[in-house]
Amino acid sequence: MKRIAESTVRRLSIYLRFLEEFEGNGLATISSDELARRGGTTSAQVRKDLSFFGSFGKRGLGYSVPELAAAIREILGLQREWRVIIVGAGKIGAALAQYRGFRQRGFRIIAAYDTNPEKIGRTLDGVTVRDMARLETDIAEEKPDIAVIAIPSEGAQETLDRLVRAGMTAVLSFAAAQLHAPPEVTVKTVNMAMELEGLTFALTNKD
Amino acid sequence: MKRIAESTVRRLSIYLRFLEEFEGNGLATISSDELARRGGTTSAQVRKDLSFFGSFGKRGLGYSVPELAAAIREILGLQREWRVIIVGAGKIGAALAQYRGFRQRGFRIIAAYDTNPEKIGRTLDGVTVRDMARLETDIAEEKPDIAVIAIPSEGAQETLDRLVRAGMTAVLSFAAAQLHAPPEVTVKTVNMAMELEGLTFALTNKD
DNA sequence: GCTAGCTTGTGAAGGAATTCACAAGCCCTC
DNA sequence: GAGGGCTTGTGAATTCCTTCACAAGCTAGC
Repeated sequence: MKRIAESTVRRLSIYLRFLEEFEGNGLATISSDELARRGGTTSAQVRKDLSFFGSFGKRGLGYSVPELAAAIREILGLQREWRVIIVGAGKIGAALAQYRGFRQRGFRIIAAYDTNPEKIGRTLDGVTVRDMARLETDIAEEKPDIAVIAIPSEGAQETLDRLVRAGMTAVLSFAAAQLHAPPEVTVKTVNMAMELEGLTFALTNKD
Repeated sequence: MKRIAESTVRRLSIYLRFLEEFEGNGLATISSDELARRGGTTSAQVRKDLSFFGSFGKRGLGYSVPELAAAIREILGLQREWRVIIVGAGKIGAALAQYRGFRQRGFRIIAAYDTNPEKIGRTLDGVTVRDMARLETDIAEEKPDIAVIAIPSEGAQETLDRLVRAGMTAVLSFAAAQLHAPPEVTVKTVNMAMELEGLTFALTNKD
């Protein structure tokens, strides 16, 4: 398959959200134009995005909502359950553990990890906090698919290295640090500071 | 000024983080090459990014760390304090209120808002939770610069509309929803679900 | 003050993503 | 079953972003 742009994947994610909403409303079909309006893009973009993966619509009619939703779920790999571990049981870790969207979309949080003895053994919304020392053995045994880094930026790279050595290949980080990993490991970073600075830049450079 | 790509602004943010680290270490100068290595990009990219705003280096030598840091802070508008309000005092709002990077970088959280009577009047790490009903009058009076939306996606668009009507022009949203606002309002969205789906896509489509 | 050795700043080239524009195809009505 | 009205799927054109490549310019050493 041809290389798919990250922006395309992000938009598929957006389309899927609307499709699920429409599914709930019992809507049967939708046009690329309507999908574009909701998603803040253009109809050509919607059609192009989908065209990388196949041909899902009917000319003159549009897309069947349930069919397209199923197709995108398939593309994004959401038809199966994904096992997630959270490293760091601080405020962000706790917010993630209770995040509904997580479970609703097939992500199952199997454990959280922390070094703080006061936190170890407690539960965050049903997720047990384990000793960070067990990280490697647990990973070997339980084979989680995705690790979420929710610790301060200072320790983030070191933690990522541990996760990679233990065999993890997909990591979502909330640390405000640029992380480095081998190419076979996919790392996504949610960097709040960066987003905020995007805002201050916009505020400062208004025409 | 010529239009600046969002990717350029994001990278400036990254460069600044390293420069501040180097500043702490007392390092005097740095080359575009070193900055690129740390930031996961190329030296040509670094120089191009900076070139949109002026000429900050010395040929043969590199960039003065404190000077370049100051220049980027200026570009990003970080030399002043920014007043932030948080809408939603749930787990995410609480995590934000205590987030250190926030305050360290000149963002001052002046208030949080919620509709839940049990939360109103309490404080999150020194930030008072106010009644959501006061939102408009408070904004008119206190003129915050940035609003952070930290509520579930269902109410997010409605909340954004209220913020826009009340005069806010910069919004950071953590709701997993595509938000629409007039063009003079800058909205950034941190969408965890989208990032996760980027990971599952990568995991599913390994060569 | 001249040369060797770096590193910047930047046009030009190249590559990637988006938008255009239209033929192909489907549905519905008469 | 033929025609009108829509909407998809997709090459081509365009726009946007990144990388290349090199002249210009600075420093340090002799």
